[in-house]
Amino acid sequence: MLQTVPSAGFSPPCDYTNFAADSFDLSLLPTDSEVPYSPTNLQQLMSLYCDPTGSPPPMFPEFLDDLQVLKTMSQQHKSNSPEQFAYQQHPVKEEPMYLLHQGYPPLPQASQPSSPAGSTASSTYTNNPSPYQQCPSPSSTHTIIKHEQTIDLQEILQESRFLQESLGNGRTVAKKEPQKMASECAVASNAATGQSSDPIMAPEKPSPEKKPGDHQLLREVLRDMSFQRKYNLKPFDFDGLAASGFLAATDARVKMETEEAGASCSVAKGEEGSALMNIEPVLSLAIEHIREDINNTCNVLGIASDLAQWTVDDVKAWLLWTLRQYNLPMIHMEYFNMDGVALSALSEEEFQKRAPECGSTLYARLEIWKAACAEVESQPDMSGPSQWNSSNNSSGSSGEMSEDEDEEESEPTASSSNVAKVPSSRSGGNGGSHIHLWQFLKELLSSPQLHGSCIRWLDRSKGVFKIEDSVRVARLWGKRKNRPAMNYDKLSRSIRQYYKKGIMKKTERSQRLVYQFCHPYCL
DNA sequence: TACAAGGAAACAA
DNA sequence: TTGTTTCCTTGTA
Repeated sequence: MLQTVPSAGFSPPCDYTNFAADSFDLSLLPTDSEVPYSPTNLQQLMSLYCDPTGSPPPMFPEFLDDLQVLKTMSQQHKSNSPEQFAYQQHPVKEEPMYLLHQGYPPLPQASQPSSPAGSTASSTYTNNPSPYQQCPSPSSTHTIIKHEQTIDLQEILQESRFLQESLGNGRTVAKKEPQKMASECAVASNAATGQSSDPIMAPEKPSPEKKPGDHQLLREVLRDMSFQRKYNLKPFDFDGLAASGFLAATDARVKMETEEAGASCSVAKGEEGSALMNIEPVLSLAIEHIREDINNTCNVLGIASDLAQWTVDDVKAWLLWTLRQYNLPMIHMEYFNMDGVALSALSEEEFQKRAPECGSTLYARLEIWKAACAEVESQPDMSGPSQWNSSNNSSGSSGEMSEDEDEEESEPTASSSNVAKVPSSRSGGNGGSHIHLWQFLKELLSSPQLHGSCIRWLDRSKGVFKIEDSVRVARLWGKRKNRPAMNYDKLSRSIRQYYKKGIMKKTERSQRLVYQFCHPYCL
């Protein structure tokens, strides 16, 4: 069953660090400083795994960083008001109010990103809390990323797999016969690994160019342990592979290739075609997981997946949610007093100016969001953006709600409302039967023109609503869940279950048929 | 009588 | 395991 309730099933941010990060050389990847120019879709995002060009990540001496900072400051002096600078010198330390509120619903543990310090791979990079500030965005990488837009995902995945093997083999080859690294693959491996001969085996010796916290964006994406648990995946055991002779075998194969100097990489890739397919479903699931993550966030916050539809309040809701999800320090919301379009247009530097302590992370999360949405839009045959839209997005749901209304008087068939579509393809064929009650109620509330007679907001900002027609609401709920025997007594019992979960509560002055969504479910 | 509150067990995914 | 669903009792307006 698709998990859409934040209290228990919210898809946490990805964390694959235990999956392969321990053995995966992230220095092969472009630095996070490329984020402003990179992924406009998931293919690009995933392509960060494996630069098919084999180009090493650009290195930036410290003086370039300082130069970039000076340039940035100069631009800020030109374009920003003095008060915009003021807050940079006074990082906000206050905690989000909702974090201090006892009544705030506890987020599921599974939704909490695993601490970077808890990951072997990440622990190496925890010294610098703001790695982005030291990574100016190289304009030279723009071309590279643009080039990757034309790359087929399948090819990228193959390249990724091949690159991993090249890495594993590279250390052996480099030791024994570095002069024979003539093939393109070996060149790519060397170039990608930079000056470190074996980043996998010697992570405790980062190269001077390797900045702590590099690839923060990718780490954020891959920080989802639930993905691993969900599909019963086990961490990729390179040591075990080595012990079992797998790496030895692949080493031998590469050695054969190097002896056949000039041999094409495609030959090797073709030989391991079956093996390459093993990683494809994993990455596909990762992509799907990101989608579900966004989808669930939309459900919780009541926002659309499309940033262009975000209002100022939506932006703030998303910011608060992201801060909460990643335990980020509170920011000044007034600096993000903008709609989704304006937010989307912000550069990483602008994010950092507005939120010095966590602007990069927020920017990265937004980039992932945009990339995922762009990916969906590029695949109209899959679940379209409209299906990602929150059930609470009143701006776009009213049209479909008419069908829901029709349901009441007709066959209780699979719902056509957008909430019912929210679950992914794994939700089965029974329409909206997997919808949660609180989502359903918000769906009804989102269409007052259709259901205002049976349920309506009393105080939208506080999430207070009143069930005007308990019988009708219960009947609608019963039809949605295919429970003909549903009545208000049962429905209200389900609502009361939300009390201890922190999803809903009774209002301070208890009134009959009046309930209140807890934060952030009221958003 | 309708609703609120909550315990307990069963059910479905 | 979670999110209900179902049934129940008790209390209140």
